[in-house]
Amino acid sequence: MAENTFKKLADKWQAKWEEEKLFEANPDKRKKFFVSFPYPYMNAVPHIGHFYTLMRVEAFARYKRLRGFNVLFPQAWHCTGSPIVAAAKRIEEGEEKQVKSLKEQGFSVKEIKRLKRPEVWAEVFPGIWRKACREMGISYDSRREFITTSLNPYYDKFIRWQFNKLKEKGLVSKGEHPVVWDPKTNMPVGDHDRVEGEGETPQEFCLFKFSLGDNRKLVSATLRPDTVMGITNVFINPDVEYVVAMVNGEEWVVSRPAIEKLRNQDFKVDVKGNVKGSAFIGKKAEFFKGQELLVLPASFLDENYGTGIVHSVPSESADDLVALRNIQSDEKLLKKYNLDIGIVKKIEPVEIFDTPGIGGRAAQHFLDKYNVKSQKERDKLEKIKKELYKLTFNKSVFNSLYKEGFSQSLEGIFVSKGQEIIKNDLLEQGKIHLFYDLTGRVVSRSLAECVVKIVKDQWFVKYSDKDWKKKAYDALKQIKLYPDIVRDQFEYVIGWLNDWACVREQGLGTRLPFDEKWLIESLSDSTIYMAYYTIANSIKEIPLSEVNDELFDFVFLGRGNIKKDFAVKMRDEFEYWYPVDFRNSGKDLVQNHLTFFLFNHAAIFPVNKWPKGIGVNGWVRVDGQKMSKSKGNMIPLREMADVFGADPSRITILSGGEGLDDPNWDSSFAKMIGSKLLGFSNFAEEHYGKGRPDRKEIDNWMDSEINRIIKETEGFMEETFFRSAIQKSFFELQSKLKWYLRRADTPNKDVIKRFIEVQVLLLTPFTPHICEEIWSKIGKKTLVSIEKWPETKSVSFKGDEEFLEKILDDFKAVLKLVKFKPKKAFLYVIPKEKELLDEEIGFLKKEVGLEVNIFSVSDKDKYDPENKSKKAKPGKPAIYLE
RNA sequence: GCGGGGGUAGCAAAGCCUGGUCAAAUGCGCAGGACUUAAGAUCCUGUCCCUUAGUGGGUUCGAGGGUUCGAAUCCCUUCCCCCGCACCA
Repeated sequence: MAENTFKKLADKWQAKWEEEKLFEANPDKRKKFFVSFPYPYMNAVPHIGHFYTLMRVEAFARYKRLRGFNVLFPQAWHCTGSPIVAAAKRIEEGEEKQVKSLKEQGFSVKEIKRLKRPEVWAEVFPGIWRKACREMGISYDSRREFITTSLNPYYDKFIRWQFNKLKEKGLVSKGEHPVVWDPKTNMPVGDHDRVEGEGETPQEFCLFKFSLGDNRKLVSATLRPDTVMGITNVFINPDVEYVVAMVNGEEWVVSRPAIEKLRNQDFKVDVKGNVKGSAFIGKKAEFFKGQELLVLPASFLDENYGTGIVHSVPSESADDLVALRNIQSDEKLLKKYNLDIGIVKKIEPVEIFDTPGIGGRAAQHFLDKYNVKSQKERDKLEKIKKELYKLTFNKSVFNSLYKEGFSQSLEGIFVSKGQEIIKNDLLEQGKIHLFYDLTGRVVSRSLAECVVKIVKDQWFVKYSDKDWKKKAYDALKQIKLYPDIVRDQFEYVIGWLNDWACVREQGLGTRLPFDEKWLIESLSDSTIYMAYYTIANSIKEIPLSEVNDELFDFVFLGRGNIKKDFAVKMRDEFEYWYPVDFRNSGKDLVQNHLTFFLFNHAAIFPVNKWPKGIGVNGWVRVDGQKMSKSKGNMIPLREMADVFGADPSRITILSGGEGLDDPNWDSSFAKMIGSKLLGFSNFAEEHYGKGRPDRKEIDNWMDSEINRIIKETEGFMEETFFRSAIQKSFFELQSKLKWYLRRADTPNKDVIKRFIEVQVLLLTPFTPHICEEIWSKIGKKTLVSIEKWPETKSVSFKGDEEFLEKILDDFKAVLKLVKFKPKKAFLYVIPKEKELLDEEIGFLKKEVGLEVNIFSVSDKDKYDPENKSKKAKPGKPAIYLE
């Protein structure tokens, strides 16, 4: 019923807005305000999560319109990257899961068939989004819509321009980069293309080379180059067949699986033969000249991990220590490998760090603490490994063994500071090599076991550039954040962000203008396109042949002097609209998109075109549950409009939460709010223009309350605290109305008129359709969407409604507790309150339904049989009932 | 593991920065009442426990400590949840 009403209202007013071209924004004399929502990726239909983020932009846009700003709210659709291509391919292959997912999103079999072509996605999904946005009454300028990639040659040229600018400034460069690689398809494998191993990444190891006296070198892999001075021995698995190979001109011994990994990482590998691990047991190896490190057997070593060989640092590694102790006490084993028992037993940990409260043998300390006796106690050892590393990395300092041999003395330096120095020194000396291995097993969609590959010729955006980082910090400093609490996160990300591999071999997108074999990746083609919005409608009007770097230089940077009308017009448009005043997204984008957004603006545009505001919000929960496909609670937008109606959906989602908290979509709230809105609509129609003409004190009270609520709502709106704004502007205002109606009997005509107008205006950003309807029903000829935010007006109010409300509360509480049915009530008040209450005696009578008598406590002739009057206090009259 | 944000009554969510006026706003839910032939809507009242003629007391704000005359609010420790950790939109 109600939902139907809302649907009709939405249709009616959306048609009207369109007819009036209400949201088509063009430069004029007013101040501008530019809001934007990151263009969504066109491989899925919009759902409630997008809706929340979108609604924050939408409500802000509508609010700013009411405040008299010329608001630019454009929208485009993102098609860059591989997901669309991959999904289309899966359709072509008839993959069941993909087909099912599209069916669930409402596609017919016929439509799904068409979606085997990627271009069709770029055509179909924007249509779905457009329709969904319209149904929800989103007030964006539809003339400025576009899609990304070379499918849109205008935008394509813009992105080329962007990269040419970055190149000019030396902010893109070529380099190498480790990626997770599928050897079967010869392609990098992203997280979503994995059957197993989501979240696993390449991890950097150091390969340590131990000379054996002949030409051969045992090669171990470690994450801790900093413990180099504490090495006591090398472990090898006696039962594994190792490989001897020429690697970059040296003769290495590593496990068989490591060979393939080395090849992928651009080591020159030439396999010579196999040797069993046992062949090395008892040999002496050296890392630094003159060392005699014994090679010991360790059957726990996995040939798939690292190189299948490790070196041992028993002072700082509990695993190493416990392994060493186990061997030392296993005489059978020692005999088996013909090891000199005396020598082996003499191996002792070499202290290298000084850890506060522990000293130099952290490993022993932790083994004692957790009472670990054997290598088989894996759980405890894993726990120790983490705890120990955390502790020593942050708290320990190097001891005197680190005084010499490095580019600087490291004695007394924190491990966290020295690790990089040691790594770089050893690298420079050619003693170690860098090597990547996965943090865990990764299996691709093609069911191949993935490896790490070093991609050469990869182009990077150099976010590591120090000067650029500084500019990005500057851009952050001058920006307004909604809410400001995310600032720390931005600071951190700017500092942490490293060079970003910005090109791909596959997918949809724009070709890198100076290296056409590459496609620009999706997060890199979406960093400054808000500038393109300012001219998105105009540029469509000119021939593609006129669009080139010179034009963009002129329009966006004011370089050169193009006299053509269209160029001048676009330049003016850009100058008028830019910079972005508010860009809102989910908190997940802080770490990439939003920070890129800052960086790229800082690089390409002058300071006055840097972004002015960024909004960040949490992740929507549905009725208290995390939203997920498997739970089936990802409500599509289309369905929301049908089930709850546009206006109730809009106000409900914004009532779910604010700030960085995850907002909650509450279905029961959505149902309730619909009827409340209709109730207000009826009230407005009934009461507008009616009422008593004379003015009472209570009318002043209501006017002053309205003033206060307007002001406070305004404060919340400015900070995008929409939940609080709704609380204030609707629930609080409505409860004030209730009290007013109780107090005023017949409401004053002007007050009620003002109340209705203010209530409609305050609600307009949230529920514009029903607000238009009410606005027109009360006889207004204008559209409320482009009306003026209400003004406060000066009133003075002398009464004390709070006092009265409190008395009434007390009064009713006593009435409730009393066991008999009273007929008369007597109030005893302090003298100066008597006058005030005498005026309200009629109201009190009406509210409690009794005869009410009021006495001053100082009145000697008062009727007070139980001497209650002595209980009276200021603000708190005594009460007697009979 | 690292960085960021959170954990408040049946649910959702304010309060925390700037300690007391906080048994803690507001909305939902629930209970009672008014209105109504009835239902719905609306309005009033209540909704941690005990006690009570409007009161007084007890136990609460993830858990455990601490600072303070006094802590949901400040400090420390700990557990849990959300986001991100890179080539992926």
